[in-house]
Amino acid sequence: MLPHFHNTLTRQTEPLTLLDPEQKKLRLYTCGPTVYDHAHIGNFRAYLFEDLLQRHLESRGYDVERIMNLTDVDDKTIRGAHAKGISLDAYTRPYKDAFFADCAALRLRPAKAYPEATDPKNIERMIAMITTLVERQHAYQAEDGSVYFRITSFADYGKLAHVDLQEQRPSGRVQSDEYEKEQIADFALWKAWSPEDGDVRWESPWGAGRPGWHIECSAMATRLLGDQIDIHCGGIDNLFPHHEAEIAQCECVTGRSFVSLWMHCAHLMVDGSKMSKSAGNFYTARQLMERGWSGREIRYTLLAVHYRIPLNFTMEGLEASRQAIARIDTWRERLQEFATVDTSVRPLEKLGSIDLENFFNSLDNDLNISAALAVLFEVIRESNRQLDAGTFSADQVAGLRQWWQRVNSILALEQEPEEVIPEAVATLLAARQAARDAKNWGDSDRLRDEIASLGWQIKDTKGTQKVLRRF
RNA sequence: GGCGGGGUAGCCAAGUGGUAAGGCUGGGCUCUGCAAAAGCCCCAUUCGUCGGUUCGAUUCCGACCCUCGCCUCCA
Repeated sequence: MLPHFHNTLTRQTEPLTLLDPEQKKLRLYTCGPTVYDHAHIGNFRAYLFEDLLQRHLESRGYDVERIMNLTDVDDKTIRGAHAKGISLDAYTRPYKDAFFADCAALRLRPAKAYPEATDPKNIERMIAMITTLVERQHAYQAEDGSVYFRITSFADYGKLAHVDLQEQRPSGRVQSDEYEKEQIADFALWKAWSPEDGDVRWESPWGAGRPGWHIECSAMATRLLGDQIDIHCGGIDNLFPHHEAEIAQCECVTGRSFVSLWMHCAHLMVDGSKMSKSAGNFYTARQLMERGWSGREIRYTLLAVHYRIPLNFTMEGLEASRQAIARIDTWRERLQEFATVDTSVRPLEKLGSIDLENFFNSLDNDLNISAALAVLFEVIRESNRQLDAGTFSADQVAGLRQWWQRVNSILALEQEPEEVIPEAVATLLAARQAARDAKNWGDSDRLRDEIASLGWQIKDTKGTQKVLRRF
C-alpha cells in the first residue's frame, strides 16, 4: 500500500505520487527557523512532524532529500543586531548554533543541507528570479525603490490557501501606508535599503537592498532541489501568504508546477491558548530541558498528537509522556535481558492477534501516530503477558527486538545507554547492600532516602538493587 | 465577511454505518522486610446540542451552540 497524505492544495488525502517513481527519490523542502531568537516548542512541533514524515518515508524505502532553510536576514534579525551594535552574522550565529543543538537534543534527523538566506549563492539566485519576474511583468519596482510581486498577474494566486482576493478583508495588521504598491496584497520581492538596515545590504539591478522573505525559500528550494519538488512542509501559519507567494514566484519563473504535495502542521497551544510571549506561556526547548525535561520527553509530547490537530501543550502532558516513555523503557530492558539482537532472526510479524505491520500501516495513513502508538502499547502489554507466563521463545523475543528497532528508527525514543553512576552513589549503594545482607532495614531505608536525594531512584529486585536517574 | 481546525471518559487521544483503540491519572491484585519500581486486571450503555435519513449513527445529511486559528512577512 502506498502511503497516503493530506494535501493542503486539494484538501484531500491522496496516495503519494513521486516525480521520480522508479528511484523512489523524494525531494522534500521544509521551512526552517528565522534565527532572531531561540526556536520555541511551537517551531519544534513543526520540525518534529517533518522528522516523523522523513523517518517514516525512509522506513518505507524512499530516498528522502530534505532541505531546511535558515532565514538569517529579516526585520527582526536586523533590528536585533542593531540593538546590540553587532554585525548581522555575529547576531544570528549563536541562534544558529543553538538551533542545531536543540535539534540534536530532540533527535531530529539532519537535513541534507541547511541553506542560509545570506549565502551569496542564494542571494544571486534570488536576484536572478526577481529579474525574470520583472522582465515578464510579474513584478515591478515601486516609488519606494522596492520590488513587488504583482499578484494580479498570476491567475492561480490563492489556489493553495483557497482564498479569493476579492473577498479578503484587510485585518488590523495591514499597514495602510503602503500606497506605493499597486495592490494591497502585492508582496515585496526586494526591499530597498533604508538607513535602519545599516550595512545589511546587497547590490541589485534595483539598487541596494535585501531580499523579501518569500523569495528566499523559492530561491533556495529551486536551487537545491530543482524546479519541481515532491513535498513541501511547514506550519499552518506559513500557508498564507508565505507558501502562496512561493508558488507564485516559482511558477511564474519556471512555468511548471512547483510542489506536488503540500503538508501543514497545526498550531501548538499552551494551556489552552495560543502561545505568546506577552501571555508568558512561551517555552523554548532549552528552557524545558533546564527544568529537567529530557529531549525525548519533549519529543514524545510534541509527536504523539496528529500533526493536523492543534496540540495543547501542558506540564501534565509532559508528565504523561514521561510515564509512557518509562513504560517503553522497562519493556525494552526486559526484552534485552531475555534475548540479544540477532539479525539472522526474522522480525516478528504477529504477536498474538496483533499484526505488527499495523504500526507502519497506521503511519501510511497520513501519519496516524495515535493508532501507531496504540499498536506499540498493545504489543508491550501482550509481550509482558507472555513473558510473565513464560510462553515466549528466545527467537520470538529476538524477532520482537528486530521489530522494535524498526519502530525506534521512526520514533527515536530509545533511552541513551546507562548513565555512569557517580562515585558517591555507588558507595552508598554498596553500604545499603551490606545493610540489606545484614537485614538491617533501618540503615537500608535511610540509605535509600539518601540516594534518592541525590536524584537516583532505587529499584529492589531479588537479591540486587538497580538505580535509575530521576529528575 | 471569507477560509480553516477542534468539541469522544478526570486529562490527552484514535476510530468505524452495526454497537467505543491506546496513553496518563485513579482503583484492585501480584511481587516485596517495608516502600518504591514493575507487571497484570478494572475504569465511557456513550461520542457538543437538536432534528433528519436508516433495521441500526459517535460515524451520513441539516440546523444550532461552544472553542482555537488564518486573512501580508509568527512553524
